[in-house]
Amino acid sequence: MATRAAVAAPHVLRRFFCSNSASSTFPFVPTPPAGAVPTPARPTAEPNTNLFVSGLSKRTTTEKLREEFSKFGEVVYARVVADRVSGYSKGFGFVQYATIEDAAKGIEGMDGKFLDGWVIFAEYARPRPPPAHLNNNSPPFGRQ
DNA sequence: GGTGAGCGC
Repeated sequence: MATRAAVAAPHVLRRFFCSNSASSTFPFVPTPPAGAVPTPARPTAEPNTNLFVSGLSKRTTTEKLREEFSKFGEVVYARVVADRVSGYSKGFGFVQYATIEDAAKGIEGMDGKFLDGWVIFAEYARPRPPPAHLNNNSPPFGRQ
């Protein structure tokens, strides 16, 4: 006698998964802030001659970046970061003024403004580690 | 092919 046993209805099992009582208060509080945070993630760097410009269009080039920022101060260095292989712009760049006060005027004059149809954001760039070009061979990973 | 938050070779 081969009596096919009826398979358990899957809809009955739904009740087990629908029992979501995870609304209980866990003893673990995922909220670390018990006061003022001394080290925020990225509050913007301190005033310097280097400016970080983001929100650039993919078609915005370095010379265009310098040209626009040169109207608010003396730009001694400007570059749009692009991939070294493909050559396409990453959408952000750096502008360095001769003085910090020129950099401040550059931010006030270009931050939130339109450039090639995109709203750009100019702010002080972070201090980056030195290129360490003392040695020609500078492998990113040192041997043990 | 060219995105859409970001920090450069």
